[in-house]
Amino acid sequence: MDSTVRPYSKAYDILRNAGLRPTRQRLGLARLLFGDGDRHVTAEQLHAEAASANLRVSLATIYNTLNQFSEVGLLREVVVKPGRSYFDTNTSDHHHFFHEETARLQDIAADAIAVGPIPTPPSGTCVERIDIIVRVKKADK
Amino acid sequence: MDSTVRPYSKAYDILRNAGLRPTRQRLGLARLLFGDGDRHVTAEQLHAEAASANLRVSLATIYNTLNQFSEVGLLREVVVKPGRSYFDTNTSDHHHFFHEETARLQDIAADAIAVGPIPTPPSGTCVERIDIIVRVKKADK
DNA sequence: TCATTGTTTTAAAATCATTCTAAACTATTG
DNA sequence: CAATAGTTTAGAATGATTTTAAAACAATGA
Repeated sequence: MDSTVRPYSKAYDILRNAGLRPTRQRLGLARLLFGDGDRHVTAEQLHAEAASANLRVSLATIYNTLNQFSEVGLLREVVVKPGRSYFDTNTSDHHHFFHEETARLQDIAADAIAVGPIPTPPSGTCVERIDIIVRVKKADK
Repeated sequence: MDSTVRPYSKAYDILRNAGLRPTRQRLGLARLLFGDGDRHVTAEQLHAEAASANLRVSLATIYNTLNQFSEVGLLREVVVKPGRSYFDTNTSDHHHFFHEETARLQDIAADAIAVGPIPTPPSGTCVERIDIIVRVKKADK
């Protein structure tokens, strides 16, 4: 728990619990992703961040890792913009503000938006997830 | 109005009203898009459809046209899947079911989902649009 | 500890959707 | 009908992501 003493133990546990082998790359990325509050990252961002943390990881590994983390439920992929994927470290039920101009995402707590009953899904299907994206732009003064 | 007599008059009017020059390509695509009920198309789909309707249009023009139509409000771009853009001919306020396995979109009328008040947008911004995507998958029997 | 085995990482190439470029074409206006 | 401004196009370019095949590594058990 005390990250000054065992800096990778949290990351290590996260990977272990997810059934992922704790490699140097995954440990480092997990630490960046889950070390400090909720985050929204793109592959390129994380790659840059890894570089400045002196963590040598190829871009291919960044993509592999983000996808694996999403598969095991450690991340949630948020689709807001054609041609770019965002990954959210907050995997609990919640929604998003999306700033069109700055391409920045911001969480909205699940209970901050009341959603009534959803119409019956098409026959043979069941609801997997409900995504609400509130697209905001600079207020015109 | 009678499309058996003046097959392009509706498309022509749509383009005229939108301030777009009615070229052969735009007329043909408008007819495919707006000819018959609400539709959700990707660029590739529309390209294939144009081809089988004997409408010769390059893929670049498909993209240009879909983007122009969106800019003038004739189409609404729906972002549901990384790496692929969908365009919806229904531009009124409404939401979507998205079938993860088949990558198919389906409209949900705006009044079929009751949404409570949205939290105040971050300061300096105003809400541009609210997208609700209900992701469904095959029900596991 | 060490060898074996199955995973993971990687650089580089490949892919895919989309956009750009510059030249050829076409609708509109005078 | 000529001039011009807007459109279309093939093909090249881009950018994000995935694949490939080989080298590096982690886990396991002797």
